[in-house]
Amino acid sequence: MPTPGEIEDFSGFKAFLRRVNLSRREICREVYEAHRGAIKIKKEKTLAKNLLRIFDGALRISNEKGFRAMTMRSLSRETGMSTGALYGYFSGKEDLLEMLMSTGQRTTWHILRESMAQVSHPLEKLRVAVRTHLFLSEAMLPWFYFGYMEARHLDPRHKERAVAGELRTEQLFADILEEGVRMGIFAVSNPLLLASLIKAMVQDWYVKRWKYAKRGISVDRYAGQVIDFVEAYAVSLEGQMKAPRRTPVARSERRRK
Amino acid sequence: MPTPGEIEDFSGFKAFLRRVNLSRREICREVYEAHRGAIKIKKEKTLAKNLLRIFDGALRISNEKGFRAMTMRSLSRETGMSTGALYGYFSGKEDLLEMLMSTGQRTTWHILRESMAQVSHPLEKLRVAVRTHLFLSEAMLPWFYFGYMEARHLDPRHKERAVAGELRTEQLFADILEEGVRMGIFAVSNPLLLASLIKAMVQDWYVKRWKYAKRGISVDRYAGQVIDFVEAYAVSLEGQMKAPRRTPVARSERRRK
DNA sequence: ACAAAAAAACCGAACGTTTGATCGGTTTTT
DNA sequence: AAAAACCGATCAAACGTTCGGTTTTTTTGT
Repeated sequence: MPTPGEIEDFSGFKAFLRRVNLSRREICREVYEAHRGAIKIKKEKTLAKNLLRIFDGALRISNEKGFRAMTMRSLSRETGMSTGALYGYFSGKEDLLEMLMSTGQRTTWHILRESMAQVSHPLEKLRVAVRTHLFLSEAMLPWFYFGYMEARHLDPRHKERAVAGELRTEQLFADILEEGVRMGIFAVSNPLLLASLIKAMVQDWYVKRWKYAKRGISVDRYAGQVIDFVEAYAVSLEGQMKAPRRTPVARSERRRK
Repeated sequence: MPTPGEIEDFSGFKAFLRRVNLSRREICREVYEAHRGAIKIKKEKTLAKNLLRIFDGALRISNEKGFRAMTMRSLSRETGMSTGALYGYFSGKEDLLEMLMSTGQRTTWHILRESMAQVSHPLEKLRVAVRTHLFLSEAMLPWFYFGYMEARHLDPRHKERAVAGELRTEQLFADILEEGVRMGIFAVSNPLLLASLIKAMVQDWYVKRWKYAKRGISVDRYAGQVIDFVEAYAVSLEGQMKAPRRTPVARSERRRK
């Protein structure tokens, strides 16, 4: 709620949540579309109610003990449904794994592209890409953690798709950097390699979430740190001259004397 | 083999391998010391021969399918030993897990400290720490990958120790940065946070090893990139003046004109 | 040096559990 | 009353681990 004359902060995590409105119902719908054949439940209302409950339970158990350690009996206990009932919502454990895997990735790409469309300057693109990715992982932490940790347990067919998704978001970072280099804003010898490092740092946020929580590092702070870090390396002198202003505080003056 | 008058390159991966001489026999010995009670094999020669074979097999299967997916029967097939024979080398699957987990970490800390003792300047320390960590993970890739992926499946007691090890190497980076800040060489607002990011990049090397291999990125190149990246952000103006020369090529001149 | 005896290491069938998945019967919703 | 959803005992398969018997290696006795 910005007072008149004040500039609203569009870059914070809270603003992000307000903007994207991660409708759980919509997530459920997409999963249903993708696994129509495996789901025996007919009415969408019951599906939405229980499928999300199953997802929550499966993610909670899996992210603590690993997907393979989660038994149908433990999932039954966690969700309050019988083992038989569970099989109305997926055709088997493998199928459930695939549901949990693809959802995070699909949502990521969806929202990342959407956020990206609103900016054009490479420096702004870089900031938005890093922020959006981090905020998204924060909003859907269990999904991201699960996807990261369980990807290797997929069968080759689905694994290939997961890897492709990983490379695609990495390429998005690389494209931004390359465009910036062409425009003289960035000076980076190997954009793809730097993109890998950026992705590594972004992933660390949700893989080691417990660590940053214990230290009181907010996702806003983490995002700011990553962006400062990258820009200190990537932004050329020319880029520094005409760089868009940062919000809410400008980058430290350290480097300019 | 440097010709006279030429400076030998002590910083490359090959030089590292020559220097540390990762004796597999020694690794085996340390494991034996730590699990004396669980190992029924009496003669050290047979132990050394077969325990390493078991480790290799267990790491190969686990790193592909996950430790929990590795059955004693599959391990038996992989090693060519019977399931009964395997139990002469560990008291149970849990015990084997603990062996595989602790070895990588113990070796890391051992060699990291050793390498660190030979340098004093913070900038040099930073470079050595990053390089040593990366080179070590390259030399013991299966161990590092296993430790990273399976840490969460440990029982609370051992997990706590694994986490402590993770934080300790992170603190090592942080200490170097802090010392550099005190000496006016670095300018970093939050050394511990930057240390986390450095560790994230180092870990990405062995977690995503396949990716970098496919792109032809050598560990030397990766190390150089990480170091350049960190220094661009962390080194203060004052630090840049009196920075030790890089080997073999100096950092790009981009930033100074 | 060599065979007999003792020690060490190995084998794999077998056991008791636990697992993913099924299905006929029951309850709930439409 | 028909359709949808749920229940939980039950099954076959797969799991970690054990153990009595066998093979291999080392030590001992001469």
